Amino acid sequence: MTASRALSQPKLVSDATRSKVEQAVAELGYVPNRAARALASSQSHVIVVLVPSLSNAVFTAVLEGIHDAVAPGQYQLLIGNTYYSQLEEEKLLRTYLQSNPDGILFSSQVRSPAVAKMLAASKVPAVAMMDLSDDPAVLSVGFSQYEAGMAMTRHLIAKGYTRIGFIGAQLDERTLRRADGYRAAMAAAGLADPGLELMVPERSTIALGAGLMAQLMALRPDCDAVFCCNDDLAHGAVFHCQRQGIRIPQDIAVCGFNDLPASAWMMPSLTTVDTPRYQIGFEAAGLLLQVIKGEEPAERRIDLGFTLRDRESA
Amino acid sequence: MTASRALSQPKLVSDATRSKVEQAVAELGYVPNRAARALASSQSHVIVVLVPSLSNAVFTAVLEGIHDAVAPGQYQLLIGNTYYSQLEEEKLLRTYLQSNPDGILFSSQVRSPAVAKMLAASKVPAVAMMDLSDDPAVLSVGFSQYEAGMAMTRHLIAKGYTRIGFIGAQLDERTLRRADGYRAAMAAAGLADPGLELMVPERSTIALGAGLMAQLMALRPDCDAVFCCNDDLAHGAVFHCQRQGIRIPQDIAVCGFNDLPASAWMMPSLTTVDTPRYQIGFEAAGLLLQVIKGEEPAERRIDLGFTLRDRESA
DNA sequence: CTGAAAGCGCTTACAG
DNA sequence: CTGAAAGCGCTTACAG
Repeated sequence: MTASRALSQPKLVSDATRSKVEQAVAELGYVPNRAARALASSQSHVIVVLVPSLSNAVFTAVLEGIHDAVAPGQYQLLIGNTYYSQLEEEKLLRTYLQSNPDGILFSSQVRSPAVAKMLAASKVPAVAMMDLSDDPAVLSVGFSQYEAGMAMTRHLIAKGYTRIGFIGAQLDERTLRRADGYRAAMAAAGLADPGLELMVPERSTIALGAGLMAQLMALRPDCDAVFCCNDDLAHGAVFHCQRQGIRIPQDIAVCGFNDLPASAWMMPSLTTVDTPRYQIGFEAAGLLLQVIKGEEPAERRIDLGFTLRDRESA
Repeated sequence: MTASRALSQPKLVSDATRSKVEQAVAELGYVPNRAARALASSQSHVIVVLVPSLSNAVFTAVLEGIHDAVAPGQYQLLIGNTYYSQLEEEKLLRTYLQSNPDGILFSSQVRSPAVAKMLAASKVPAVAMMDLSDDPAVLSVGFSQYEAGMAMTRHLIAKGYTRIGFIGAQLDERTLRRADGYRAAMAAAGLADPGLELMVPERSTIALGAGLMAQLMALRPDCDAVFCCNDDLAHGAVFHCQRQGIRIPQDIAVCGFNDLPASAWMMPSLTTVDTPRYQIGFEAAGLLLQVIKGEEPAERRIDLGFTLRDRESA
């Protein structure tokens, strides 16, 4: 009917009928049925977002950025939590593809064969967030995790630390890239020493950071600085030292990654890498929206950089 | 066709045809269309979740609980961020109602007239999370914010503190209920003193906690304890004192609310109220699922309680 | 500017 | 156990 038009393309309808329709809508409390609209128009106005965690403040900031970028466009966000599992990512993608999304936002660069296949078959545009992709076919928004890991390590080396440990958990692709950067910087300075690395697959928590710090210091009492792969671990490391009366940075330096809110306030304040996570979400959603509209993006790879925060702990 | 049945109710189809269908599905890479299914069956299998914040760890834990409770049932979650705004809540509800959800999970008890009207008109079952509802018509899962605020205040009074300040931010309904509990306990002990309350509408952050702590101590140097309405503010308060060389709890006691991960680890460790936020999400989703299935729930109001964590800071 | 018609891809009773 | 038919509530060209 004309009513449908009055609602979706008000310009094409005369003022008189439009107001009649609007009145009827108000009286009846009419609510359009999204499923019917999606089916008829074959446009879902759904954007799928896959994040590895909802408890990690990094990804909630990314979500807020996406939310803010997308709100004006009336897209509906379908948020999936992969729990850092590729298998879970596959399952979620399979489920969400049933909603015929207009686009997909991934938090990872690495795509399992199954995910790659589904993505190709569905022809839904996708953008990878967090790291920059080497593959020109993949749209990406983020910063180089590798460069950031290297920059922090160089910073510690420049300050005169020579036996710099690395504490890593979760071991997701971003952590591994940061570790690669750490190794490259250590090797370049002739300081490489695999015995200074402590990597475990458990989820990053403050408790784990405290435990790993204790472990590393027992294993390598000569260690003079520790690069924690994220701020949660670093906070745990700092709290552990405080409780043990170990002075930071005099006895040992500690630094983290991400610059969570507590890092600037704790004592000592934490040297860390500030990452543009909100901005990543915002820009990635913007890029995806562009592609959905059929526009050719100016850049297929948006580097948002990172900022080293040199504070008291190192 | 029979194919539809083979997929949705495999039991009603012979083994032979079922395997033929399955093979065809695999070959063609068939993906069912959710919009069509929703339209034909008038069942969306969508559950709407409205939370006031995605950056607050409390609500991400609630989301994880919901996620885990709902996963087996194949429901799709539509997560909306109200940013603590009733107007935003209304807009989100209006939008999400178009998806014809099977149920709705609110993070608030208070419902604006518009929300109440839409809810009644849509007849979609809803469950309120976080606090317990006084209205028997409303299903709720949580704990008494009022009782919890009172319990913490009584705890401080029992320890001998007499000039106990209250720092509150955001001023959402939960904070206000905790403040009510604080006031009731203070009044009951004959310690009521409105000048000890510092309430601001800004978002709770560590930075704000530090600032409010400084403000309160300047305003009321006689204050001997401070009850922060949440752990973020309390962390800021503790960090402020550390930087100023103010000893906790000797010079002033500090306590918080929620028991975030850092609270047990920081120095001094934070006295706070541990709240069952994951469990609230889990149970609320379970209750909603029951109602969706047409079952009569055993309880319309599930009290999950809270636990006082008595630690070093008070 | 407005209306009649067909169809989006499923599901649901209803016969066989 | 399987198939033919109608219909879910919209949108989209297509005539008027």
